[in-house]
Amino acid sequence: MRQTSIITNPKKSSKIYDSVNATLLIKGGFINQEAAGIYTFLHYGKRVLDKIINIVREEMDKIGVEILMSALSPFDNWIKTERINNVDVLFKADAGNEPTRKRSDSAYILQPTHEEMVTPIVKEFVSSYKHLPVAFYQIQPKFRNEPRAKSGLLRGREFLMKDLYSFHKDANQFKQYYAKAREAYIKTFERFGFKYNQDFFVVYASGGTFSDDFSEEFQLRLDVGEDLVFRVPSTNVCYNREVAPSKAVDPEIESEQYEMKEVFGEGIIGVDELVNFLNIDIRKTIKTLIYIVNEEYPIAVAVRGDYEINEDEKLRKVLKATTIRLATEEEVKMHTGCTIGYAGILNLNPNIRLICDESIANLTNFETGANKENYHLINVNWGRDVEKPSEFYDVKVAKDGDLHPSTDERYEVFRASEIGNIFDLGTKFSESFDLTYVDEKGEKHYVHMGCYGIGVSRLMGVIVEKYHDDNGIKWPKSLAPYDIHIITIGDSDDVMDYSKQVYVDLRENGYDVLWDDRLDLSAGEKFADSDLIGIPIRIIISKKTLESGSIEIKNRQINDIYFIERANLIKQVREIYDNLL
RNA sequence: CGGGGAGUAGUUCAGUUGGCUAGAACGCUUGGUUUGGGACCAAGAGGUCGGAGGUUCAAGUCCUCUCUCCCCGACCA
Repeated sequence: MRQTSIITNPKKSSKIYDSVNATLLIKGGFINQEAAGIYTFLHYGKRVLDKIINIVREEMDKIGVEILMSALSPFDNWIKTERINNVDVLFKADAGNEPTRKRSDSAYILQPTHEEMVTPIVKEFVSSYKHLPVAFYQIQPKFRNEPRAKSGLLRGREFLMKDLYSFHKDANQFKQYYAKAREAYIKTFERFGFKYNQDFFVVYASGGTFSDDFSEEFQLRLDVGEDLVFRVPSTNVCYNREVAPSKAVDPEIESEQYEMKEVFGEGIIGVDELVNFLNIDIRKTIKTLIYIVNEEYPIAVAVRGDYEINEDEKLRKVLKATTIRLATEEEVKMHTGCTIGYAGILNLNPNIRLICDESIANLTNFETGANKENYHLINVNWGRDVEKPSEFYDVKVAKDGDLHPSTDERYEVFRASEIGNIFDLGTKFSESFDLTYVDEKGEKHYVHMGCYGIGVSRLMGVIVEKYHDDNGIKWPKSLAPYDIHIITIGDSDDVMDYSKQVYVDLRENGYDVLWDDRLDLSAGEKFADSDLIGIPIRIIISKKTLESGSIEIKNRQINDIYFIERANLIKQVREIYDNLL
């Protein structure tokens, strides 16, 4: 492709956006922002997107059948699953103006995900165990009214997604397929140049609203990633922070037990203030929080001062509760007798169940609220001052430095960005839509479902975050918009003719070539544009190289420059290309 | 959803206590000179100041409503 025919070339703008991918993709002429979290893919961006799609498609074809479902869904489907009330990112599509409204006032959901559509479709075709297992996938735009779109392609309101849905006669059959899908995902990401258990990891994450089990996320290690991954070094088992089981490292156990004292501390509320006031180690403090369970009864939860409570994934599951929430100021007063800040594990109202985190199990001479207005207790010890509970739980948010409870290894903790997610849907949707099959004995059962997603356009953003330098993007060869970028410097007939010859030659040898044949730009501008576009191989043709009889080739991935004989061009290019990432 | 910031030329922005014909840089057009890391000279085009209403002799500037974008947090199947 001649660059003169592409108007959407890189911009000179020096505007910095909130993320590297937004800055480079917009400046490089890959995407154009239309609204918050909504982008057009311009020529270069569309080429990259197509490459991503093709890789994903080739791998998904091995485990599923491609279809294309509509973006608009009838409201009824969403009412049937009750997600019309729960999913808080739904967009609605209805008549856009008065003339249309007069004709039809139909309204649709712009689908954020397709369980509501694929399940009824499968119901039309599946009725026997002989039809199972079966899996369908699509690559199609999704619409989510995110409260806050941000970070370029990483969090959009309209984005391209590959979603695959699998259908099975039982959990067993599902598990077999799930393992296969997991392998297919690993293979897919490896084709983007990512190394398994080095660049990307399979990470346990919350099962979401569908399941109490974990789902698995594919996380690409990235300093600017939005997720925190906890990896067990010896096994490569990884957890998303939201579900990471954790064991705290205890502070030193003091052999001497000091005298327990009440300390007056009016207005000293919150751990940081307290640590300052008492001048003690934060790891010797205990914070006690009052929660209301299922809107029915209060409980107290005690955790070491330097930890937060993991309400959703840990506390809620320990209690087997449907809802928990922090008590209000009035409720705290009612149940503990004092204002927020003085609740503790001593002298607690005996009607309130106390849940103790394991982080406080081995503390000595510790601090806790006195359950008395304005008072804290210090030098508290288990056994002597308060009965040690028979059971401790893990209800805290894991943090860097924590140990993995079953191996006692210290976690390796790093930031990462999610590139895929697979999970067990169980029979939730088959029950909503009455999707059943008849088994060998003639008995009816609900179909067991699974769901597997890759954010295709998001992946493009993540890849830019991973592969770039200060000057622009450095695409892996499998994803670059073109294989080779020819830059012609100067406008003499000699350089133009020779450039054209190289352009044709390379194309005939099977390469996708972009030729910067623009006449009115300086060399510096062309180099800058080329760095931004990030095509892995750059061939520079100028008066200078022509006179020396050589050709200059730059490997954009490592920014190395080679001068080669004109006669060896194709051979040398092939050699460099084959060794690219 | 809470808090904050901003909408003025294609882009990024300036525009003072309300006051004359609304500016700059980059980009664009024309002519010329250049051509190895974001050129040079000259001339030129380009604006309903987000929208609606109001106050005023006078509104980009003040007031009300509204739409949109951006940032921080909460949220994130």
